[in-house]
Formats: sequence, structure tokens, C-alpha cells
Amino acid sequence: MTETGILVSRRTRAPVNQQEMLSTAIRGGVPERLYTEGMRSIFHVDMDAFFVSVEELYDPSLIGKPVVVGGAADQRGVVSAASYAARKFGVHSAMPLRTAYQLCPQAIFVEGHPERYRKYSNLVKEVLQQFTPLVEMASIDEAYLDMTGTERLHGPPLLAAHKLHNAIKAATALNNSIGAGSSRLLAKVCSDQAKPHGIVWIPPGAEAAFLAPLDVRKIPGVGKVTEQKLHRLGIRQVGDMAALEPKFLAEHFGQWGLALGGKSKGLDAGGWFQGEIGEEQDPKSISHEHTFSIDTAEADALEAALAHLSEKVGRRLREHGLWARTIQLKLRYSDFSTFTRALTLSHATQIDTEIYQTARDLLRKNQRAGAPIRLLGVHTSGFSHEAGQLDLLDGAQHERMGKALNAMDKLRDKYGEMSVSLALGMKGRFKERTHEALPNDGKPKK
DNA sequence: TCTGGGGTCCTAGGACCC
DNA sequence: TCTGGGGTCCTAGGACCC
Repeated sequence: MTETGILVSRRTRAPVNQQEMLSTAIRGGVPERLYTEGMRSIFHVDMDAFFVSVEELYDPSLIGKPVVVGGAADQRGVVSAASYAARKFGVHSAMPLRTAYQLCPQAIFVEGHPERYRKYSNLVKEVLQQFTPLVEMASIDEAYLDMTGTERLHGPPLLAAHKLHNAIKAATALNNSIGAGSSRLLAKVCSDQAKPHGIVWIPPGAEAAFLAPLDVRKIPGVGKVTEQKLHRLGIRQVGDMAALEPKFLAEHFGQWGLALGGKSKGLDAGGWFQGEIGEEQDPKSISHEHTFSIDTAEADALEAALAHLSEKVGRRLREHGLWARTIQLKLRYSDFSTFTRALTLSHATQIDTEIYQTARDLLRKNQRAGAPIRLLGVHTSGFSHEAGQLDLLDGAQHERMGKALNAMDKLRDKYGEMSVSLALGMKGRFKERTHEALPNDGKPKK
């Protein structure tokens, strides 16, 4: 073990980052007898530049070039992922595409291929499940593994992580980074430090020493706003935060402050990280939204868009076998001011027209007359697994409607999205070009 | 430069009930 | 007539994550 108790192992010598400075690379192999002794052992696996790397598999001519995944350079939208070559020009995820184009006009802009990413994500998942059944995909390109008690099978954490890293690479040809430690939070922070193409393990007892010198922003859940607030209080590094009285943090940040205190010590405190790994859960909300390519105040166009969004939401509810009681409309005007208006029904629904009519009424009631709208959204929550109390007559109607919608879903599967549609029959039509939503590739650095 | 889309969790105020 | 406090539901908004 090194002085700080931090072990880093890098598979290649090529990309070196500042992590190299504060840790000692293990050259020539992996220590054989470092055990976790009854501690939880959590891994976090994060794919390196995932979307870009998958695109490169399908088109090797992209390798080494500046590539931006997210859409055309003149589209309304943001960068989902940027290749390392594009990042050199200052392009990063969550940046407007138009800005990325200003910074790097020679970049290759691609819309992206969600089905390819899903395919590779599933391949990765299969590999992970060979190591432990306790796998939780946290998003399309990252996962948590509970490796506690697997040492006899896979060896100590660092060795197991190397095997895992190689197995993923062998199955997908994709690079990945792995963090390992005694909590989800530790594992997550470690995988970030390991990037790109590395492994970081924090042995039990070394948590505080590892976290202390890191910027507070490195703690998952600390974004721009919390960072600024912490800075104003003179708290810049995780160690500063760990040294504070919980009372002080609670005074300035409420409940969230107490969670922050725990996180600064490497604990899975607060909402995000609670719960065991590998338990499938029902979603708590299902929503769709759309930003128009040109802002519009035209009622027919707005209502057709709302119908389209309602159908997408209804369909997803039926796929999950969920009924929603609360329907929420989201509105955004040209000046980016954003409003939500919700209504909770007396019963739960998964019927497109009911969702649509509720959202449309909310729109008519709350719309600023004549003001062009940039974005509309339909959001549902308050789920149950049944329709809930309806009187007998309504209940029978509901059931027939449900069957009809399931038949429509099957038609859509077979003949495409536009074969059966509420929105299609409407005056305004919904003619906007849409593509499947891509997540973005983590928080922009600095 | 003008800012996507799909989520989770938290806060805070008001209504309503006991 | 005035005044409590706690719990739950609903609504709106915001921070944050990928």
C-alpha cells in the first residue's frame, strides 16, 4: 500500500492525467493479497466516451477525428458526447450544438444511433452479470456492481477489476474505467478519477485520505449552485467539508447538508445512493417533451404536438403496466421562462385521449395568449398498477379502451409510429422532425 | 453561442382533517 | 370567538444526473 493508501492501476501508459500525480501506479502487475475483509465492495463501471466509441466501431474513419454526437451543427440541441479530439477545441457535453460548431466547425456532427448504444449497453451488462448477479445499470453507459463476498471467485478488488475491465474490452472492443470502494459514492468518484481507461480502488480505511484533496464538485450531487454556495462559505475541498460540524452544514443546506456531510466521508448518504444494488424498480414518472424548431403560438400546431406527446406517454405507461393520476403540462416561451401546471385526477389512467385532454385543458387555461411557445411537455406521475376506483360503467369503458390501445400499440410495432395516431388526424398535424432522446455524457468539467 | 430530453429528489406553501 | 399543532395531499419550482 502506498502512503496515502490509494492504489491506481492504469492499463495503458498513453493517456495520463493528474491522478497520476497523487497516486502511485502499480507497475508490473496487481498485488495479490489485498482483501476487503467484510467491508462492502462496490464497483462502478463507466464506459469511456461511450457514444463516440460505438460510432467509431461502425465507422473506423472517425477514429482520432473531432466528432460530436447530438445532432446537426445548426440544430436546436446540445452535445451528448464529444470525442477527445473535439474536446481539445473546448467542446463538451451539454453545450449547445451551435456553440460547438463555432468552436470546432471542422467537427463531424452526427445525430447518433440509440439502438446501437442500447445493443452495446446490453453486451456490457451481460459481461457484468457474469461477475455478480447484483448489477444495476445506472444509465446506458454506467453500472454499479455489488462485489461483496466474491473474492474467492474473482480475487481481491483490484484483480477482479482488471478481469472485469478486460472482459468488457474483449466482448465489445470498448474502453472503460472502473472505480472500487466501500460505497457507491466511493466507487463512483473513483471511476471518474480513473478516466480514461483506468482502475482506481480505495482500500478500506483510506477513504478520507483519498477524498480530502478533491474539489467539492467531485461529489455526486454537488453541481454548479451548491459549489458556488460552498465556495462562498470558504469550503473548496472535500476535506474542508468533512471537518465541519453536521450542525453547520444543516444550518446552511438543511437536510441536504447532513447528506453532504456523510458524502464527504465517503458514505452513501441522501436520496441518490440509498438502497441495495440490483433491485428493479418501477419508474416514478414518465414524460415526453418537445422543443419546436421554430417557436409557435398556433393552436392547431400546439395541440397536435400535445397529442403526439400524450400518445408517447400513454404508450410507455402501458408498456410498464402503470396507471397515472397526475398529469402535468410543461410550457416554455421564447424567453426560456418555463412553467408547469398539474392536475390530479380522481382516478388513474393510461389512456392517450384522457392524458391529451387533460394536458390540452391545462394549456388552454394557462397559455399566455399569443406568446410563441418554444417547448411543450407532458409529464405523468402518481402511479399505481391498476386503474383504481371508477364506477362500473366507466370501468367497463376503460377496459375496452385499454384493449383498443394495446391493439394500436401492436400496429405501431408492426407498421411504424405514424400508422395509427391521434395526432395524425388533427388539423394542425405534428410535422416536427424528432429523434430518440440521447442522454449526455456526464457533467461538463470545470 | 443560446440553451435537448428523460429522469430523481427536495423544498415550501396552502388546503384540509383531526 | 380565537387559537394550537401534526399529518397528508397537492402544486410549483429548482438542483442535479446522464
